[in-house]
Amino acid sequence: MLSQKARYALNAALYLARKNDSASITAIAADREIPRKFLEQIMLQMKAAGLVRSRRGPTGGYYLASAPETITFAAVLRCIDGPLALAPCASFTAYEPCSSCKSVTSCEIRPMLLAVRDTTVLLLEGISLAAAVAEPPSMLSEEKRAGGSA
Amino acid sequence: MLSQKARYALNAALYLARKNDSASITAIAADREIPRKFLEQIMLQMKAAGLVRSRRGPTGGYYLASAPETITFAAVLRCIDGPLALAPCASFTAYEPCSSCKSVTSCEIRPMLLAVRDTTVLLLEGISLAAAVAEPPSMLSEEKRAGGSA
DNA sequence: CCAATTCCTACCGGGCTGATAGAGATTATG
DNA sequence: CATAATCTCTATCAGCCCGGTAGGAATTGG
Repeated sequence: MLSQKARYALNAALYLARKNDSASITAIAADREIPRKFLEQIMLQMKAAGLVRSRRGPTGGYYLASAPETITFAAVLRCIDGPLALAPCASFTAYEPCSSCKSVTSCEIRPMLLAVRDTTVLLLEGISLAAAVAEPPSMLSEEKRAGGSA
Repeated sequence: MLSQKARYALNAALYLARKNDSASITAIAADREIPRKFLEQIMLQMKAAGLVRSRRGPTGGYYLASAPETITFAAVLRCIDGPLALAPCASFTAYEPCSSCKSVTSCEIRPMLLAVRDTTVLLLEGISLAAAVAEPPSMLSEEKRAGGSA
């Protein structure tokens, strides 16, 4: 499950992408309906990950560290929720063998975990803030959803 | 993240698929190194979902409710961890609108959630217990992993 | 100097996860 | 029938994580 925190982070990043300018935490929080003090921590995490930068003082605020086309959903999710894999033993960025798995290579479950990770990462690395902000928000998965108006 | 419980459930189901016969909780727990009393609850859940059946008394035990080719990873995971989607608003089986989302159709995040769900479900519905048990456990995702022996 | 902002650290309640416990129901076997 | 092996059910519990709050320190424009 996607954490609430991650959803907030995505919303904040998307807000910055839309605005294409620096914005204060207060402004972001108000617009995206995010608890202000909570958002502070989130922005700090995104800053630590190098996704956004900040300026202090009046007229200060946060802004994207690079073009919205270059910031992917995968990057945002990873810096908040950690690895995308369903289990550490299937993680690309933070591999760790299962505690209770006799041998990693003979595990009957791991191939599935790897497959899921691969497809998920492929997808998430392919979606940028810019892509999500541009266009009616349906193009991504609507292509094979024919005529479902409900 | 995949819960420990779900991993136990998969292991138990795979054990039954391998054995192709009924097995007691004690036997399953011993072989797959699962806490016995915990496994009891898991088997009950799988039974409630119709994946396995049981017989009581001595010589009793659990057995798959249908051929291992017809039981998918998706089914096992769903009956333990609930919906596969990353968020309720993207769930196929348990849809529920986001609490803090002005409008479901204008959400900039949901298309991603739907896409992830689609690919994940497609994959997980495609892996049966039989498939996971047959063959060296790599074929599923090794096809594009050329020569990586580490 | 003052006020607006980011930065940092600590804290906390509630729910979920991963168990453990024990009693009850069912059924082969001697 | 008695026994023992099994499944079935419900309660309980400790620890952790999630979502959120709090308060103050540092920075900087006006």
